[in-house]
Amino acid sequence: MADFSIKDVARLAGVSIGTVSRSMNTPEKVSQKTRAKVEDAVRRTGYSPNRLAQSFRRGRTNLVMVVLPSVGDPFFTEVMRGIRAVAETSGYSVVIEETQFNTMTADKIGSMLVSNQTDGVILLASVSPFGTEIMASGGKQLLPIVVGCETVSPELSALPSVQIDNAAAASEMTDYLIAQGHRRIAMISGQSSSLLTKDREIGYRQAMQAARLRVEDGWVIDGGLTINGARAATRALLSGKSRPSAIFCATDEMAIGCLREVKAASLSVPGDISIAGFDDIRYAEVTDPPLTTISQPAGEIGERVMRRLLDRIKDSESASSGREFVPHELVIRESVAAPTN
Amino acid sequence: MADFSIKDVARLAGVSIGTVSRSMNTPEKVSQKTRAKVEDAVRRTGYSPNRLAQSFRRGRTNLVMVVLPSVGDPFFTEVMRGIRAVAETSGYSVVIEETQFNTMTADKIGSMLVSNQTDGVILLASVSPFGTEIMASGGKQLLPIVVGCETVSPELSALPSVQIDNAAAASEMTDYLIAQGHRRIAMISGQSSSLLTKDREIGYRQAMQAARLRVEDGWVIDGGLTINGARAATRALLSGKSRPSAIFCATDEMAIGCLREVKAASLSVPGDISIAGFDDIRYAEVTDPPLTTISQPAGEIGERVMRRLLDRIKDSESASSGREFVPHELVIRESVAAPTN
DNA sequence: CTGAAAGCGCTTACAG
DNA sequence: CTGAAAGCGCTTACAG
Repeated sequence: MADFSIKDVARLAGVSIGTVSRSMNTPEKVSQKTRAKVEDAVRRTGYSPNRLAQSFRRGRTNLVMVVLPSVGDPFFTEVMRGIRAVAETSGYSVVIEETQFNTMTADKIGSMLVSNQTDGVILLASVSPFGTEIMASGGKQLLPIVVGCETVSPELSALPSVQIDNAAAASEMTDYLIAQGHRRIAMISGQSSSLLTKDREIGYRQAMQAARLRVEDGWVIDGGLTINGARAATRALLSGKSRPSAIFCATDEMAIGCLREVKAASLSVPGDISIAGFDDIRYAEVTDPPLTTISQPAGEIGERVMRRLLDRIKDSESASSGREFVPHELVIRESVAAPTN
Repeated sequence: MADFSIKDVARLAGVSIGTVSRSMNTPEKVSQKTRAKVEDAVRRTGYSPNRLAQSFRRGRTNLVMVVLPSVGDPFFTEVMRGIRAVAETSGYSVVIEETQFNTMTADKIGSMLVSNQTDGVILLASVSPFGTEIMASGGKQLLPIVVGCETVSPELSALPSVQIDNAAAASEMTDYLIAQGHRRIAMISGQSSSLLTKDREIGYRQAMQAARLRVEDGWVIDGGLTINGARAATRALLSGKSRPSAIFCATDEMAIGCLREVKAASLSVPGDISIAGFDDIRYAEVTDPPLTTISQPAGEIGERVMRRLLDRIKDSESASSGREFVPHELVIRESVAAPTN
């Protein structure tokens, strides 16, 4: 109860505040008898230490912040599960911060870290004007920041990160589409500011080029990472002079919108048009038809990213930096088939 | 930069730490000239105040915590947007805490609040063994807690809350199903521990009773609030001796699973079986067929809930308590039609 | 094992 | 307008 401080407990127990503190934090250093008195006083007051004071005094919070683009993105369910799993075994609490509707985030993250509100941060979003600010304030870039899933601007590439090889995965999907017989393959990507989808786009282009397939004008189109953006992009693709036989969406979220829009145009999937996604969110297997996509080991990414953050927090000098790749998997379901024309 | 404290800045600027503090917090109380010196020193050091110390000293954090079941739940996207919108105009930051994979949450919420890590909490989940603990530590239940969306156990019903009338909405949907000609209506609900779906279940039962329709054994079935749980529930419903002509799912998430499973059984929707959802998440309009569901004004709930929390924080005595209802809406799409037999 | 005391980094009356 | 000082609630060497 906020109404009692360590002083009250000390008075009630008839000991010094130092002893109360020791009773709670290092009970083995306190005699059985004294501890009993303190415990009794704690119980009677309902005392719980002011964590702000504790953290302030100790110089650490045992709190880790994860920054993600938006609550409501199904992809993060599993990543968070992984993060929590290892956080819990290490006595850390995790708190989440959204980026999407929130312009000042870069600042805020920087200052939270730097001003000790948090012991470390996990970046599951590539906060845009981040590099300069954070790095400037960090100096030697030893700030305990680890990047998960996301690709990050060049200045930040020294940060430890855990991710799949997005470009390779996108190439693999494109190759698969090609192997099914597709030659006219379009891609719905993210905004040009999205480094994540940029990597996937690169993979797609590489595979197309390797197969000597042409990427026509307008075939790489921005779906804004949203369902509605993808629907608009799909309409554009379908009404273009040269219609693709397959559409590779850089995220399942967009694939869901694309799928809807293709059907709305009275085209069948995969009969008339094949659609592929990316991420394997839980909705991907319940679309109609179920989505062929790339699966990321989300839980594992979460675990690894948290472990590396812990390493950084404990010993930033010796902690490994640089990217760590984790395997992806091509999940073949029913939204891709051979082209009919 | 964590390496500099207010002392360093003071020394560099040739003023006292008090003046540095005033320069940053109440610049109007500092002379133009002094302020310039301080600002310069701040710039040169990259100083940013230790927020932990600030909050500790001030006795408040300007931080609000929202507790939700899982960050991957699409329903919360809009609620968060609303919360943020008002938080930002009031100088509050918001931080999110997940409940789902996290047993100790009730404790943690209690202690975060009570131990001053947070100025208030918004509960978007009904944390299970919450009542006793929080209330016990709160005494007069004036803790700045506001409940959003969720229904809450009786002990907590004095807490301010903002929500739709779940029972009424569920009745309305059931009435709509009945009006379409359905007589055999089943419901996929949540676990019995879920008060939220319990309310929806109540609404369903009331409407059935009012229409003198029978709820057969096994027709109210637990879908666990997940896609897979709903699929299993759907299989049970389809294989039961007495198959319903319509299935009302207590959440869209479950409706999506149900829809998939009905189709997997080679039944058509709404031709053979009608399906209704609840929540109107963004995926509800892109299922095939698009889902008839109940829409909640999620953004508005977020705004209102944050406003009421602010009231509580500022003046807990005079702040209103009790439930505030917000209108829902029946969204008719294509997953419900008249029964064919 | 325990107490007295210093000090973490700030803010804010209080004098001047 | 500015400085000196008290104090927020803890933790943790340091003596004893």
